Amino acid sequence: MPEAPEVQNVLNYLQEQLQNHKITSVEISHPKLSGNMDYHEMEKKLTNQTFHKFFRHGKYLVFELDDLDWISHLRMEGKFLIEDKIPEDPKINKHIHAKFHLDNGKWLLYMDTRKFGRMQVYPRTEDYYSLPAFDKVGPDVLSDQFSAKYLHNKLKNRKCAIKTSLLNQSIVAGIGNIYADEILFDAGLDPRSISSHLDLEDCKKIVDAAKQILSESVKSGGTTIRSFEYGNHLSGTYQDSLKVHQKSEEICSRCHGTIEKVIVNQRSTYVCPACQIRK
DNA sequence: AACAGGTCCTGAGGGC
DNA sequence: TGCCCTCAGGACCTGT
Repeated sequence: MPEAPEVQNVLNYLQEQLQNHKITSVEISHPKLSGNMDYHEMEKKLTNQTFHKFFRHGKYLVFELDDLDWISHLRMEGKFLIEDKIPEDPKINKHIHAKFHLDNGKWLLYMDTRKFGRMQVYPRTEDYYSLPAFDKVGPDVLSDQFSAKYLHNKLKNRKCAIKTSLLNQSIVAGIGNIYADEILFDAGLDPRSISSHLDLEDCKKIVDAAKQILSESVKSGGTTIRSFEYGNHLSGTYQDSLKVHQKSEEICSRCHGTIEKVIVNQRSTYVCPACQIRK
């Protein structure tokens, strides 16, 4: 469940470890991992490429190599590890779906228990955002393009719940289930509110809350719940700052109401109905 | 055994 | 009719 803050921390770690290093060999063992070409072709293309630049857009990682752009999405459980040796423990090993040997002798390993993650490789371009992988992906939540005016305009014809709109990556990229709940709590809006009912002022509250919460979370290393880890078993502490997510039946920190769990868009959603206004 | 969740895909329905 | 947009629901997976 990495969302933008977790992906940013993964990216920082990989940049620190991989920049200017070359991939000397590649072995992909899960054919579907490669999203836009045959996996053997992806192995060939990535071999002998050197890491130069590192970007994040929403929940996507972008690695700029010699003459390729390599895009990776971790989806639910994808992880990159850097190890001196390939782990022998079969419990870990069975979930390693790609191995990249590096020019410093280390291994970059891609692990993914649920096999939801995908990678794509394209000829390198000046502006990664023009790549097909980003055709249906909106502005990053921490970018200046994600403004109250922009959001208000995107919501004006939508009848779905506001939470559904915040999870829609073509509207804004980087928000997932945990932060959507936290953002709407901070903004004082019920996640079930109809998107088009929100005015510009509501949108400003959402945008401000989103930027503040996500940048705080980046600083604290992201949220670690369930199995999320990045790098070599590092983890974040933002789970200690969560105010509603996974807190059903607990007392609301703002109004002393009781936090409820409801279902929105088939996803668990946490809300304080006493102080989050439903529009 | 049901449930967890991010994204892709499909198909129904709306609006012009 | 045609076209594009919206949105709900299933599929993808495995561990707990």
